[in-house]
Amino acid sequence: MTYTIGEMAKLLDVAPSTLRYYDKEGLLPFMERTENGIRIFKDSDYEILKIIHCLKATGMQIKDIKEFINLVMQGDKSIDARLELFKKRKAELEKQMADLQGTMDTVNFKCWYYETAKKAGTTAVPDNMSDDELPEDMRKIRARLRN
Amino acid sequence: MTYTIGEMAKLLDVAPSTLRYYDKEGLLPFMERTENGIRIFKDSDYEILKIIHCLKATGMQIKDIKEFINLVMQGDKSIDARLELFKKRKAELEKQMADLQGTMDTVNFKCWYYETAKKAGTTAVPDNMSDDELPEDMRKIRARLRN
DNA sequence: ATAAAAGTTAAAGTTAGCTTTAAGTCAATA
DNA sequence: TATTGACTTAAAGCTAACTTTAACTTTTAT
Repeated sequence: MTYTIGEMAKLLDVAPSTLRYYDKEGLLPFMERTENGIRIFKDSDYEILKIIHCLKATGMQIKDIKEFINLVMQGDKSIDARLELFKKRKAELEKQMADLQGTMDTVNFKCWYYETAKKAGTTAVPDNMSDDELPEDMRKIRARLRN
Repeated sequence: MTYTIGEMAKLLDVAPSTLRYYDKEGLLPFMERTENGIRIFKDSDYEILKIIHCLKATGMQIKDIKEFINLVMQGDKSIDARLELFKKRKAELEKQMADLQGTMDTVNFKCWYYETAKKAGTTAVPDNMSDDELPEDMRKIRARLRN
């Protein structure tokens, strides 16, 4: 199967201009064109664009994704480098997930805080609770927020 | 305890210019100053800056964080609105964590893919594996990437 | 056959969230 | 007392990742 830029953009839920931008930035060096210069997208292009999307979601920048694409273009001799790259992305993702969990802890604390304030009619109540008055799992979080 | 902008910036691990920028954007309407115009940061400011950082980490924009600060300045009458705001941030975070897990699934697939390619010396091996040759937990992920 | 829809490029514009610069004031140390 | 370092403001500058615009060509549908 082949697709025009508009069709591929729809499949990926991005704007056609985004795909042109990626091409201009060197992310799509394998792109084929018709005799009249119109881009022809293939199923293999869909797959690599999904991977580009994934790498972006790990926090990688376009210029670094371009380096990955360069590795892909080198074929089998860059397998090791590509494996190492994905291992690094995995480590980076694990850090992001831990950070997000820390943020979730704070948000959960604030939900408890405002629920308690709501019942009491004033934030003074949760504000003035001593450490042993608050739920076990809120103590460390409040301590971290106050430092 | 009180702090200068430089001391507070160090505590929060941000640049002093960042705190000035937040102030200019209306995130710190409670800021006090010396007679000579120098900002005086208090422990309560540290706490609210931690919350600002948390809200940013949930993906909230500066102008929306400013609205939250406006609610805080209104006192107890905005408790409900603030509770709802944090509940929304929690829902948003849950979506982000699910998305991140999806990204992690793809990265894990690619780690498996390149480990398999490395052992074989060529990506042709994982590329040509039939569905029942790949590990159980890789099947759905590859299907999603190929669509 | 013609009009509309979709493709093309290069270049300029947008946005968020800072950071830097320039010009100046204030506080602390040698 | 003088110099250093930290504070102040307003305004300009920066960066990433697109998006928009303008001018044009190609493809598709009636």
